Amino acid sequence: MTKPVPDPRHTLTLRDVSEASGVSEMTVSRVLRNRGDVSAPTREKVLEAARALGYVPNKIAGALASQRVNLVGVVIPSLSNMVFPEVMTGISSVLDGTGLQPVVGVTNYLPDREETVIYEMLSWRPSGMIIAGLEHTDAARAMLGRAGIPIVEIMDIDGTPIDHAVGISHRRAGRQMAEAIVAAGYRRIAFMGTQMPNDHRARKRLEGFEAALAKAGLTLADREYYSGGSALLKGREMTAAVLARSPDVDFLYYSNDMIGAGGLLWCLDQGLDVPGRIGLAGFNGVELLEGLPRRLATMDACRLEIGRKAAEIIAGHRKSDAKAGNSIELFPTLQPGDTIRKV
Amino acid sequence: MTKPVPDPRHTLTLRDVSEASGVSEMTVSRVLRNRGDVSAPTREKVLEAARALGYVPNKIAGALASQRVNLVGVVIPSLSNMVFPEVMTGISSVLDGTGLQPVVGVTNYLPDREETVIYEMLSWRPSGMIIAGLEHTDAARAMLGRAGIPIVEIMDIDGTPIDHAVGISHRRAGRQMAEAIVAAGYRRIAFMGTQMPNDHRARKRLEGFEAALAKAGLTLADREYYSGGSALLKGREMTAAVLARSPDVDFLYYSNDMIGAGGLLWCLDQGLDVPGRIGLAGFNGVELLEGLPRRLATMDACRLEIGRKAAEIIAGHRKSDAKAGNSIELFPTLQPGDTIRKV
DNA sequence: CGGTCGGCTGTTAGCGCTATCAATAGCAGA
DNA sequence: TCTGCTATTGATAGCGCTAACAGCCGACCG
Repeated sequence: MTKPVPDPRHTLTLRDVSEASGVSEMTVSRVLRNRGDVSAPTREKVLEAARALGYVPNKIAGALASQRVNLVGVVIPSLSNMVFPEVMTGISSVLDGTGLQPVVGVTNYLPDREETVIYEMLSWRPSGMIIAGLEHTDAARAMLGRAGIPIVEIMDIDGTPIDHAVGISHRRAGRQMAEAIVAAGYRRIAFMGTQMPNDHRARKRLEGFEAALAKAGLTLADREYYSGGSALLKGREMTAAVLARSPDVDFLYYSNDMIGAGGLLWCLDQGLDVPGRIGLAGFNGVELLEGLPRRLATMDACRLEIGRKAAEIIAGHRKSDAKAGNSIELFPTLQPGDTIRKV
Repeated sequence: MTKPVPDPRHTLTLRDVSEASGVSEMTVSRVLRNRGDVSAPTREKVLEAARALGYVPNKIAGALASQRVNLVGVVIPSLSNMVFPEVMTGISSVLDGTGLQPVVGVTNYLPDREETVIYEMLSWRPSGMIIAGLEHTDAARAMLGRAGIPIVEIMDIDGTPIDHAVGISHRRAGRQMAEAIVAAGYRRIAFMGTQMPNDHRARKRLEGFEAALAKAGLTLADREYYSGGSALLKGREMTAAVLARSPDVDFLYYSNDMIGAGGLLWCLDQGLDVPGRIGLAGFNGVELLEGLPRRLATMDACRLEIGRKAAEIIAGHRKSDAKAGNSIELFPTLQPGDTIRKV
């Protein structure tokens, strides 16, 4: 019944399947999308023909005709640190059942690049957008606001969302860590972090951290920034530099776990008494820490949950477009590990 | 000149811009795509109208009309280990200048899932596909072969590519490592790796490794597999288990650097003489290793270069469709680090 | 001064699919 | 037997954009 592909260079269309199975294109379309009533024998005929030909539907045409695109744009600054892959896992786990598919764009922490990525994504008319952070160019905000689709800004809630936001308060996270450190009796505290003007979440954590120190009558004893390279190695180097410059520092606060782990390994190498002589803390709660000789104090960033909740907002948007509760705040827990003195 | 958006709920089309600027849709299209001759004043008028309205072109319609899609599908098994993000970096760095955009799909090492992801991607009619590995379901191979676009299978070249392949020989990599280990005088060698039947590259490395051992008259003294969890921690646990069970083992070969790093940290914790009493080696050459107390022996997998070369094949396909040299083999270098005895 | 060319703009006809409605057949009930 | 219904299938008209070609106009040539 099924004749061989006539022209192997020609990409197949519904018409080819329709001719091969002897029904109209419309019926083939219905079978392939599993929509509308089609009799069992017809369905079988069509499916067999499609399989035999190796037909792959053209979603471009389908999306244009139906004005429906099952794509969700996800815009994140980086894939190389361990944090965003886990957010992606959360997103995928929710989207998997819904027929929606995530499409990732990476911005490298560059606002202009982010604007471009957003523009590109919107031009595919996705069903929703998930974007890391609350800070965007004016043009990006405008585009997103006008897109007519659900927008979820994730990771951070210290600011005004365009539509929805899911995240934690990094200012509060910084504050909490500072309070715990001060409560444990540390007084000469140094900070180490990335030199990234556009990592607003790290910035806000530090702001909260310093604010809490100020409330306790303290200021940072020293600070050091890095950019690029192996975070673990940079953590070692920065720690060595800070302790050489400020030998009386008794606590090291890192803007992320990776450099914190490097610092911890260095301190242990040096035989420093951790957490007696010196304490350390990072941020993110990355899985990696579990394998270290000592567990670094940290705060989990609720990454999985953020991804999940964001995806739920997008997926649930079809039913209810009620704009209730635009910001969802999650609360990270402080994990003291073994690198802060017990009070 | 520019009247306010008439219906804020209505998504803008070329017609809106065309009406707002008083020229035909075609001219607007030409301006926005920067194609064909348009007079400077007209161009200005159009651009201003588009900007004022906040128009975002509909690529779905554009792609359908022009039969051109500037997307490249990238299908990889995972984002959570450090290896694929670097491949992505290589791909992006080449694609960035070409107007092509990568779209990532993750398969979690599941063949059926991979088939689905490929099907979904092909249904968007991308300009090319980059896929990790040479092992796919029959259906997946058939779809890819018929798609009429350049297909590049990456990471591995031990097998027959559908179209192009860029990668290293994992069998050879395993063999080389085994030879180096044997040459350094180690004799009782244990292996630790992931329990993943579908990680064919890890499997091939081990095959090559065991083949080389056999040639030297040796067999693996012990082996241990894990799945899930923190790789660093698992490395520690497995190492402890293996050395408890087989105390006379003098070398530990890990299927990836992460568990190798865990094993190394554990050995150092125990005060074992590395590399005198016991040697260790991993695979991948991840950046993380640089921050460890001792550099783990490893082999870089040429990840950046693989991504780059794969992207070049896709990007270059427009000009020449000459199918010369379908497989590109890269050659990883063995980095002995500090965990193999110097001969 | 007619002809021609190049720069610029518009018109027409789809791309491959789906929404919508029309058509047909089969069949129960009046 | 005829009506009215349901189940199934087909015909038609776009979705928003671009390729291809057509048209217009002023400049420039012989």
